Amino acid sequence: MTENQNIRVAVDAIVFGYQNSQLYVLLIQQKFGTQESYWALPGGLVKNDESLQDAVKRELKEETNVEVNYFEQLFTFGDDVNRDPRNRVISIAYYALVDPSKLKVQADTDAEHAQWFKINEIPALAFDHNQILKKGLERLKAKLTYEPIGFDLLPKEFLFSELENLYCTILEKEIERRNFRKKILSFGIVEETENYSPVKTGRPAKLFRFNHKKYNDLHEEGFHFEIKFA
Amino acid sequence: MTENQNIRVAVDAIVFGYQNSQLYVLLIQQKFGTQESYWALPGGLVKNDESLQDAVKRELKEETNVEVNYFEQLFTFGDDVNRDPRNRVISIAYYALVDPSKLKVQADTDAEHAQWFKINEIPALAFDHNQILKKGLERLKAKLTYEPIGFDLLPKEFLFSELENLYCTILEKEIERRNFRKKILSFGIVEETENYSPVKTGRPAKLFRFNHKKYNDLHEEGFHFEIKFA
DNA sequence: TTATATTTGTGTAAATCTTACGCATTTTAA
DNA sequence: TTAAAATGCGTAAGATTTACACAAATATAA
Repeated sequence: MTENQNIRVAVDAIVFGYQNSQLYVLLIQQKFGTQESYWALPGGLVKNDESLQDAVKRELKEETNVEVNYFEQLFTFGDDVNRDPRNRVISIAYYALVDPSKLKVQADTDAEHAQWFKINEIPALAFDHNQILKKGLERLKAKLTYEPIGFDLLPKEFLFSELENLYCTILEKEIERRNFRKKILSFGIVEETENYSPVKTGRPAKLFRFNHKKYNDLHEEGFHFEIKFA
Repeated sequence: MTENQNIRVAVDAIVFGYQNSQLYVLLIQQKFGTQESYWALPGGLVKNDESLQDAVKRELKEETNVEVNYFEQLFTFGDDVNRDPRNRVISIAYYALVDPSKLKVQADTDAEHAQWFKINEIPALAFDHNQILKKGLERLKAKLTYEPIGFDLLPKEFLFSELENLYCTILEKEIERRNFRKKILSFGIVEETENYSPVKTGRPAKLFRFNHKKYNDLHEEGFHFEIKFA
């Protein structure tokens, strides 16, 4: 009985990007198989001698030419025995956040079929990928409130208003500008730089930077990041 | 390449129990294989036509004779290619919480090698099971603070002091009795019963009950359970 | 029967954190 | 020079959290 198990192991990647008050996800167009022409999450089968993390990085790179160095495991999909009509396949889904500079890397080498989609313009995807994406989005929303991951979606130096908009956009909520700023600054993990934004409209604004080291130190001491909204 | 993938898919179960200010985990003794005589988490290979959830329930039942109807997926372990020395095996770990009545069901039928271990008397386990358990425990601790799961470890009717001790024990923290009680009661999800505890020492205490329905209703409306301690 | 030990059950004041709210400043473009 | 656009700032009221101590109900032992 242990000898005839016939289950494939795949990984899938949800890669989130953000720009101009829009959340994006990176998708690829299926070329082969029964799900041909459907868009899908990047991913594929794990190799025998490869870690799951490596597998998801490799597949992403192969299929979209995007490189990501940190993926977080999201969930393993394997309760629906027929989630892939060809074989029994279980998929370990991962997600990653990339900064806006990566949003332009489409139509590359063999990644011609990769494209960034706005989160609310996602088509019907192959397999159970809409469901996977849904779970990823829920996780993103939840994490945004209790871990400082929003910064991973912004350039190294960013405007406070961008951070603000990111929270509004992803969480689909209004926020009180003054209180938000006060709160974030009170943590002491975001610092003003000497630079001003190149934006030409309105009063010039200082650029800010997330201080990873400071956050890690505070975190060690028991600090918990948390942003709540009514 | 897709044809020669050779990776086994297993599930493992962390089953937590609680009694008398002690947190327990259910382990089995390995009978075969290189990890013979080591204690291990219940678990085994998934069948081709079986959901992951069903697999973990089946394995647990087979190996320990304990039945659990809700497992939560914890994490998938598959980055270490040699975590099982025999083959490449990835394992989807689940955890469950059971009430004290199940703590007695040892030495049953074919479950003679199953045993409850106190959480701080866990021996060296087979494979990477200590690591899996560690992750499970972290999750349990975290969830305890933001979801009302402590009740799953108690009998249907319980003393407030038992709930209190459960939190202290698992989180390894002191708590302020009056504030804890006030807080929990303020949620309106725990109700007094008409019954008194059979304990014969000290002032007789009312038994309390967790109202699942009430919690679900409140949760729908956006209520978030949360217990924090200094 | 009385005293002691044990555990339950409760209130309040101070401190902290959260919320709500509006206006002056600095720039660009008309 | 004026209008439009976005930044940057402070405070008072309300809500939540914390810290803290003693009386009540029972069983048991003296």
